[in-house]
Amino acid sequence: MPTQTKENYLKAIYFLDQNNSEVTLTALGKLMEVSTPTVNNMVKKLATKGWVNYEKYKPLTLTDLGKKDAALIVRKHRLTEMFLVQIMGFGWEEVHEIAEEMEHLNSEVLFDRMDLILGNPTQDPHGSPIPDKDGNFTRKKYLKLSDLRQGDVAYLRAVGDSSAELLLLLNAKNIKLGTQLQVAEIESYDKSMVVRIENSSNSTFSYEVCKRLLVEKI
Amino acid sequence: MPTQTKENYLKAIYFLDQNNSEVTLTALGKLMEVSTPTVNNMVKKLATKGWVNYEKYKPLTLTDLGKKDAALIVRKHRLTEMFLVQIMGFGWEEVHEIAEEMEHLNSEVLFDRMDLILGNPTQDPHGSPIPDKDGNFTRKKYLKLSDLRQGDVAYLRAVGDSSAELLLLLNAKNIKLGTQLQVAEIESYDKSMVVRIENSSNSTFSYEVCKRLLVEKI
DNA sequence: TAATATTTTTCGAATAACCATAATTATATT
DNA sequence: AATATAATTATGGTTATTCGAAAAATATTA
Repeated sequence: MPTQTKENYLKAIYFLDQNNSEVTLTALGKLMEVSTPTVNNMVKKLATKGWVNYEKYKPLTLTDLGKKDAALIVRKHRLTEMFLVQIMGFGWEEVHEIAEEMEHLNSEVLFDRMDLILGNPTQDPHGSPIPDKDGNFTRKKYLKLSDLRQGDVAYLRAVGDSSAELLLLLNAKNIKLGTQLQVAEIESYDKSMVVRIENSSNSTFSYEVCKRLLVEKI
Repeated sequence: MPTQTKENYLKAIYFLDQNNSEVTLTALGKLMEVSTPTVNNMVKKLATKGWVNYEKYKPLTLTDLGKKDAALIVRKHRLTEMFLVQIMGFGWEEVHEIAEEMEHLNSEVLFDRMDLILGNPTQDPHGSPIPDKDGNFTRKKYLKLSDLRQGDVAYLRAVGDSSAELLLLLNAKNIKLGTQLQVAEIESYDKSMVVRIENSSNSTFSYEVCKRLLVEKI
């Protein structure tokens, strides 16, 4: 039985993995906000259930099953987000929390129906890919705004963090997916950037923010 | 913290109460499919949390809080059912199970939005009333088809059971809410009825079925 | 490589939700 | 009053989740 906690562990391992970071127990513990022994204990259980490959003192990996199941949870999450925005009229900053709850629902038909209604979307409202029913997806290679150079022009394609805080900040500047951004200036001291938005207004964003704006160069 | 099990107890007590049946521990146990000591134990907890009035050896009642909270769970359930049918295109026989899961979601905004999109519906797809945000609703007084006499004509207004089995049976006969039904014959032996549907075809229904067809006489 | 720091593991245990059986005690019925 | 029914208490079990302390392994660094 995949319980909610186990699903969250699975997701966490999955995300660390995607990040190319080694999946260590301490990293997992930090992410899940529990102690290392707790993680160790849980990981053993996940291993006996066939979700992770676990050998003492070695970094974790997901089994094929684990990868698939994690991807399917992410699928539920992102389909839900898309449905909430496209069909129910929520703002992109409101949906993460709701989806966090709904991703644990078991009714497959519900998510299948969302998928159908949305026309098999491949991206969620934050530009992240939606895995298909087999757990497969193609991650587009985007650049971080923070990696661009002065004068570069790009379009916002995804945000690396779907927290309400970041999204509200973008809302305030009228920035959405697809918005054109040009690096007007880079402050070398703190790597903050002055960004020209859609060829009209300029705004300054911290490095922390720019790192999370995933763009495609023109 | 209302856990899923506690919410289900609350709902069960609420339904027994609505049924005018005395809420005894054995009745509850039967409904919840657990032993009486288990119920007893749980009821004490519900009492300390302020949801039920519990005195030893006396039948249970819900407190005002209990009534409200139970009604709010029912609200979530029925709003969800309505949303699934009206907006997502599910059949009335498919939605009970999904709503059974979704009623335990905490995101209030989700249900508020459903309510808004649906235009504050007062009935679910099975004709049951949807409590408002304060937990209030008015239950329409319907008759059971099984209580009508030969020749009586009535419209189906609600079904007393939203199991897929019953609803599929009705689907097969093309019976929906609003369908006109006339009692053509009553078999005194087993109280089954021959029913004329929309002035065209006749079908026989068992007493068990007729009891669950809630109608309004013409 | 030896010393030190960091991670991981094991161990022992706690808590919270559930649930059950057996035996006792009330209450209801006849 | 005797009997049947229902509720209660007592006791105990499982599962899921978590922790801290101490030991063991691995990694780092001087």
